[in-house]
Amino acid sequence: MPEVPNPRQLAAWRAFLEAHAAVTAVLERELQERDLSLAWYDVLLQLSEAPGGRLRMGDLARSVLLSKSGLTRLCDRMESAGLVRREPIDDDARGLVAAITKTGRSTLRRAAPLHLKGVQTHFSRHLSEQEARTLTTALRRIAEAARGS
Amino acid sequence: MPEVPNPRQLAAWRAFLEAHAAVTAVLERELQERDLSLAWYDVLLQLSEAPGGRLRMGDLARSVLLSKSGLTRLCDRMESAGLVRREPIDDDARGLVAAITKTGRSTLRRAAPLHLKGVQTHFSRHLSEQEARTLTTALRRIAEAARGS
DNA sequence: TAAGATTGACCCATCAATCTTC
DNA sequence: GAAGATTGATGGGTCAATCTTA
Repeated sequence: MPEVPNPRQLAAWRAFLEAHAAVTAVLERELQERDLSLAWYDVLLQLSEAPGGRLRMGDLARSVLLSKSGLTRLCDRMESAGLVRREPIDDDARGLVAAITKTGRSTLRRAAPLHLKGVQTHFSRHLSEQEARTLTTALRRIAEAARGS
Repeated sequence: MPEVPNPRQLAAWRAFLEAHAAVTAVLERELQERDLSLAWYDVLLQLSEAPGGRLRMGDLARSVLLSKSGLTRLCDRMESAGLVRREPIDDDARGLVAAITKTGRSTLRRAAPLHLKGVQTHFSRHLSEQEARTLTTALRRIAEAARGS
């Protein structure tokens, strides 16, 4: 196993960084038209898919790829905006759940078509089915290994 | 052409986001041992590869995927650390170049083995040659399209 | 008037320390 | 003491406005 990446591998790494920067920038810009960011959208999405529309703060933090303190502050802002609500947990007074509100659900419903179209336009559209499969398996492998580090 | 991504395409998008978050987090952590961040490393790398070790501020900003103001502040910090130096341009008094210093070059030389090994360990190692090729072409296509938006 | 770069105001994320409950 | 979440301090990024020169 070589110690360092060869030029073709470095090209893949560079393309990965550039694609991420470019695509997330466009999607952020598009979501701003709905007064959302990618992070806010992601919180609403994860909550909407969770049973009861609720997730523990710590679990939600991991789902949306944020630190715990980062999620605390994000929830502060989203709670002020009326999109989520914090609730105590019955069997553990240390913990809290974030719950999506009615307003949160309708905000997500209104934003989803725009955002999904954005993902389609700026990402998926440029991938063949075969390429999408390759990306998924390869990038999952990478993410899992990196998380273990 | 469908309006929205299908589930397999959404899986690719999610894997893309998660891999980026996980890998950059590890690489940032590793570079901290050399008092560097990915952004600092990238600035040093781009400058070291440019003719004369110099790039105009605006060009450098684009190379390292930052806004112009973001690069101004990054250069402030790196100049304080002695890694780069701002210099006037002969034929355009509005412009400045960032130039890598001796210290900057030696810092990059010391950090490069660690960082390249990190890219190898946390990214390239998990890709077959074929997968790396697919990623490169597909992600370049995506990045170019998004930049045009 | 436009281009290149910087600045001010502001937003948002992280780490380490803290508070509460287990 | 450990776990869950928050807070204070801090670092680092963006946009819009500004300054200077072309």
